Amino acid sequence: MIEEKFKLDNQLCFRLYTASRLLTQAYHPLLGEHGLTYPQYLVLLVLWEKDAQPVNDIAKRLLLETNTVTPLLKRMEAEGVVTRSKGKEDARQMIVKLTKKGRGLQKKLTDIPEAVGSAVLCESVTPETVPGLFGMLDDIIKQLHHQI
Amino acid sequence: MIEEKFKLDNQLCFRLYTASRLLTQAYHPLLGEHGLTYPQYLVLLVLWEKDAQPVNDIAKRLLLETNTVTPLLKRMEAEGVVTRSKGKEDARQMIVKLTKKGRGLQKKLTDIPEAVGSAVLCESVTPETVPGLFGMLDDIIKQLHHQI
DNA sequence: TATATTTGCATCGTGAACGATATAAATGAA
DNA sequence: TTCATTTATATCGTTCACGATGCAAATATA
Repeated sequence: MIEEKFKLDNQLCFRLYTASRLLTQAYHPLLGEHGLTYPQYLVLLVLWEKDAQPVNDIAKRLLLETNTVTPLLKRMEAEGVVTRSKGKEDARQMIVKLTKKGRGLQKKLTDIPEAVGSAVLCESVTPETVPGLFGMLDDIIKQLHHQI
Repeated sequence: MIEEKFKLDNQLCFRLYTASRLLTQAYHPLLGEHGLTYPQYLVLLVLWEKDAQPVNDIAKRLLLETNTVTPLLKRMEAEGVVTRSKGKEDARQMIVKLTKKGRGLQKKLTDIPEAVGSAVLCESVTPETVPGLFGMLDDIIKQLHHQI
C-alpha cells in the first residue's frame, strides 16, 4: 500500500494544477473567438486597469517573468491589440499601450466573466463561500511568493 | 474606473493559475535534483499507486490528454524511470511500467510531500482548513470536468 | 570622470499543454 | 467476411513557463 503522503488524492498541488487548467479551458472557446489566449486576457485585464505600463510592471502584476511576458506581448502587438515603444525617461523600458482594438475588446468580452463565473458555481462554491476561497488562495500565493 | 468583473483581484482563475504555478515552482528544486519535472512526478504518483498502466489510464487519472502524456512518458523512458511496451491483449495500448529506478525514487523523494506541505502552511491554510479547501477545489474540478 | 554594478528587456533551449490530425488495431454492422 | 466505425496512441504546430544567458541603458562607486 502506498503511503498517504504520496497519494494523488492527498495533493494540494495537483488540485490547484487541475482546477487551473480546467478553468483556463473554460475561457478558451470564449477568448478564442477574439483571437486571444488566457495569458493574453490577463495582460488585457492589467492594461484595462492602468494603460501604458512597462513590461516589468505587467510581469510583476501577474507574478510572471519578463521572459514569459515579452514574447506574449509581441504576439499581442502582431495582433494589433497593444503597441510597444521605448520609454522616454528610461530608454531600457518598453512601454506597452492598448490600441483602439485593445480597448474595444473590453466591450466584446463583457459577457465572459459572468459566463465563466456561473460555470464554476456548485454546491461548495457559491457567492458566500468564494471570499473564503479567495482568502486561502491569496494566503498561499503570498506565502509562496515571499519564499522566492 | 474599470468594472469590478474585470478587476484582476476579483478573478478566481488568476488565483488558481498563480497558486498552481508558485506551488509547482516550490517542487522544482526538490524534483530537479532527481532529474524530474512536476508533471513527471505526477506520473510517478499514479504509477506508485498502481504499476503497469496503459497511457490512456494515466492520462485519465491526471485529467490530461494523451498528446500531453505521450511525450512526457517518452522523456521518462529516456531517463530510465519507466518502460513502455505494447499491450499483450490489445496491441494498440502502450503499457507503462516503473523500472527499478522508478520504484527506487519513492524512497529518494520521501521528504518532498512534507517539505512542500509545510511551505504552504499559513494563517488560513492549516490542517484544519485544508479539507474544506480540498472540497471546494474538488467541486470545481468535478463541475468543470463534467462540462467538457 | 572612469569603471563597476544594477536594472530592464530580449534571446535561447527545454518541457509542458492542447487543438488538429494521422495511423493502426479492435470492434461493430451489413 | 467485408467494410465502416471506434479506440489507443502518436505526430505536428502554437503558445506558454521558466532557467540561463546576453546586452544596453541607467545608476552607484571609486
